Amino acid sequence: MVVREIPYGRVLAYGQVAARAGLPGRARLVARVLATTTDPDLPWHRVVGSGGRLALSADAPAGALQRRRLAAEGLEIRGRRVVQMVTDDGRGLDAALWGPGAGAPRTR
DNA sequence: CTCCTGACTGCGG
DNA sequence: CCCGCAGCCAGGA
Repeated sequence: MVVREIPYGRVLAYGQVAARAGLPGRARLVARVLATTTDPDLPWHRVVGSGGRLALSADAPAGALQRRRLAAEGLEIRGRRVVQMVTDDGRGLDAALWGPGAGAPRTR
């Protein structure tokens, strides 16, 4: 459910998903779930490693797919990581919930 | 039961 | 940025 709640164009780290699910420290469990799920509606591509690092290699089919999807959602990908382009224009509320700290890989 | 392997992490060096 | 290391833990062999 936590994964399903990740907004379009936003990403969350495995550990954060686990934490939000009430299972702090269980990042690996989240990874395992995503790796084995068959649910076609689960936005698994919005889950990345800490710091915005992409866990899947670009060569792997899933890795390529994830990059394409994230790019399609307007996220910039540099090297092995996702660059959160938040450009807040005075929307502090959204930021409060899924804001800057929410996993958003430092940007710049 | 033990051993090995991850779509993980934070902390060094 | 890369590397290793120690925790972590569900599954499979």
